Amino acid sequence: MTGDKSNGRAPSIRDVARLAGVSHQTVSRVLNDHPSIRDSTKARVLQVIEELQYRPNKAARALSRGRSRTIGVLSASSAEYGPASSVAAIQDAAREAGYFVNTANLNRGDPGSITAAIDHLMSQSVEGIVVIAPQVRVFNALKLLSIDVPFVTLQSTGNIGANPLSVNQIAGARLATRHLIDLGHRDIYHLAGPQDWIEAEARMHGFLEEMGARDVPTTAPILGDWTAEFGYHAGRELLHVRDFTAIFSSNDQMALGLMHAIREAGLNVPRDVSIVGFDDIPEAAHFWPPLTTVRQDFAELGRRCVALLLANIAGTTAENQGAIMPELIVRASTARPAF
Amino acid sequence: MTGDKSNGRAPSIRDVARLAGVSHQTVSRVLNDHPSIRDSTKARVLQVIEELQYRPNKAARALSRGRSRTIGVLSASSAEYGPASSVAAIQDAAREAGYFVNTANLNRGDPGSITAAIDHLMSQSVEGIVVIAPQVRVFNALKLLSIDVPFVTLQSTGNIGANPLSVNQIAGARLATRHLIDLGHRDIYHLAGPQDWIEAEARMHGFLEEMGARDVPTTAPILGDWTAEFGYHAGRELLHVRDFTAIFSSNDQMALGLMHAIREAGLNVPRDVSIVGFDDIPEAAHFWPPLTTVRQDFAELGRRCVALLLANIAGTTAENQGAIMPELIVRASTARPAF
DNA sequence: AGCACATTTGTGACCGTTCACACTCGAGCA
DNA sequence: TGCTCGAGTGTGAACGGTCACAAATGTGCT
Repeated sequence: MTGDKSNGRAPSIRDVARLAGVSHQTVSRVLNDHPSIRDSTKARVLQVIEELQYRPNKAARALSRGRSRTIGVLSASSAEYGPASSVAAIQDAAREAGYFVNTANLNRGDPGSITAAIDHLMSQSVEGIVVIAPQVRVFNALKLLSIDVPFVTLQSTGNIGANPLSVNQIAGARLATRHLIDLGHRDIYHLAGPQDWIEAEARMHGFLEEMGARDVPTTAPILGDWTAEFGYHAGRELLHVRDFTAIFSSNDQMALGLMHAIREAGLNVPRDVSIVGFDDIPEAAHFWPPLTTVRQDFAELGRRCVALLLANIAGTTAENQGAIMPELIVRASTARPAF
Repeated sequence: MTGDKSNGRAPSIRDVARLAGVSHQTVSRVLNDHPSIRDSTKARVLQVIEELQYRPNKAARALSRGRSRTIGVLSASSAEYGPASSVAAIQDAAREAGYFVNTANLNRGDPGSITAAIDHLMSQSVEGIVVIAPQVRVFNALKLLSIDVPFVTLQSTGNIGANPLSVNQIAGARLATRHLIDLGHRDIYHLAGPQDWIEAEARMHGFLEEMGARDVPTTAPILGDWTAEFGYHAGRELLHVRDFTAIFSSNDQMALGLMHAIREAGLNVPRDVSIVGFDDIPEAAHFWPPLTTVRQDFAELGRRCVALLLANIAGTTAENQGAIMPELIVRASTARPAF
C-alpha cells in the first residue's frame, strides 16, 4: 500500500527526492544538468524519475525562474499559405530550442483586436514576440503599449521596428519586374498588396525602383487585399482599358484571380498578357498556365526569425544573417509581348 | 524615491494590496470577480491595478490553481488551407473562452515526432488536446501514452477516438458523387487522400457508398497525398487509359493538379472530363475552370471543436451538436459527359 | 441590548520549482 | 597536523498567485 503513494497528485520533485534518498535540490540539479553531481547519484535519480513517470511542472518552473520559455506569434490571416508555413516553421524552430509558442491571430477589420492579441500574449508572459502581420498599426500598438519584450518581424523593409528580418522583398520584386522588362514588356501594371502591409509596400518599391532604373514609365499600382477574389475583380476592371501587356501581382493568389479574369475575357495568358506572381505557393506550378513567380523560403525565414528572437532574448547581439534572397521561378505565364 | 518602489520586478498582487490598503487576498478576489466585495473596495483596487499596470502572473496562477488554462493542438501539415484555418478558428475560440493554445506540428515522415509532439504538449500541462492530424497512428500514440487529458479530433468517421467531432465527410463525398452520377457519368474515378487519414477514408467511403447505392460499378480509388503535385502526376498516369469521364478528388489541390494534367494532354474540363474537388479553398473559385467542390466550414468546425473540448475538460457532457453538413458548390468543372 | 447570521476582509499555508547560501568531506600541501 | 579549496549535497526561503479558514464588520430581529 505504501509502494505507490499516489494521492492523486502528480509526483513532484520531492517525491522523486524521497524515493531516491536525496534532497529535492539534488533532483533539481539533475534536471538542469548541473555539472557537480556524482554520476552514481545522477543515475539513481534518473531511474526514480523514470519509475515515477515524473514530469517537471512547467508553471512552477516558470514561476521560480521568472521565465516562461514561451514566445508569442502575432499573426494576421494565418490561413494563407505564406503566414501559415512561417508559423509552422517558427513553431518547429522554437520547439527545437526548448521554447513554447503561443499564437494570437488578428481579426481582419477589428482594430481593437491588435491590443487584445498583444494583451493575450503578454498575459502568457511571453519572452518575445514574432510579428507576422507586418502592418504599420501593429507596430504602433506595440510601441504604444511600451512592450518590454523584444520583438521581431518576419518581413520588413528595415526601417521600422528594432529587429527587422527579411526576405529581400525589394530584390524579389525587382527580379520579377526585370524579367518582364527583359521580355520586352513596357506597359506593366503592378497589383500590390494592402498598403499597410510592409512587405506589400516593399514589393511595390522594388517594382517602382526597377521600372525607374530601366526608364520604363509606370502607372500607379493597384492596391489589393491579397485574395484571388480581388485579383479577379481588379482584372475585370483593368481589361476595360487594356493598355498593358503584363501585370506583376504582389502574390500568387491575386495572380490567379487576374488570370481568371483575363481568360474569361477571351484573352490568353501569356500571349496577350504576361503575369508574374509572388510567393510560389505549392499550387502555383499547377495553375493554368503554370505561374511564373518569385519564390520565398518561408520555412527558412521562420527558422531565422526564431534564432534572431532568441538571441535577442538572451541579450546576445545576433549576427543578422542578412536577407534571404528570393528566387525567380519562370514558368509559363510570361512571354514576349504579342505586339 | 519611495514613490515608485519598482525594484525591477513586475508588480505583484501584494504590491497592489499595499497601495490599495487591503490584503492581497482581497486583490485576488477582485481579480476573480468574487461576489462578496464591497463596490468601493473593488473600485479602489482596480484603480491601483490600472495605475501600476499590474498583470496577474500566469505561471503563479497556473501553479496554485493546478490548471494551465491551455489547450494543445496537434496538427500535421499546418500550412495547408484546411488545417490552417481550423487552427486559426481554434485559437480564436479558445482565446474567447480564456484559454491559451499551444500548437505542435508533426513532421511528415518522422514517426518519432508524434511522441515528441505529444510530449511537448504535455509538458505544457495542457488540459486537453485537439487533434487535427486525424491519422490512425496519432491515435495509437495517444492511447499508448495513456494520456490522461481529454482529446478531440476535428474530422472523423466516429468509430475511432472517444470524442469525434466532424464535418460529415461521408455525406459530403456522397454529395459530390451524386452530382456526377446525376449528370450522367458512369465511369468515375476517385482520387483519395492518404490512406491513414481518417477524413480521407471517410470521403472514400462516401464515394463508394453512393456509387453502390446507384449501382454504378467502381474502380479502386487512387491514394494520393493531398498535394497538387500528386494530382498532376496521377492525372498523367490516368490519361494513359482514359476510361473515365469524371474524377472526384478528395481535395481541391489534387483537383487542381488533375486539371493541369488533363489540359496539358489537350483535353478540356469539363467537356472531356468532369472534376469535383473537396474543401472549397478560397482559390477554387478562380481555378480554370472554376472548380465544382464541396464546401467545409473549417471555422465553424474549429469553434465547435473547442466548445466540445472545453466541455469535456469541465466534465460536462456536452451535447455534440451533430455533424456539420457540407455543401456542394457547383461551378464550371463539371458537365454532362460528352459522349 | 443581545444574539444569530450574512457579508466582507484578513491570515497563513501551500502549489512545485529554483536560488542563495551553508554545510560536509576528502584531497593537496606546508 | 592543520589549513585551504573545490566538489558534492542539503536547507530554507523565495516566486506570485489561490485556498481554507478565521476574524471583523454589518444587519435584522427579538
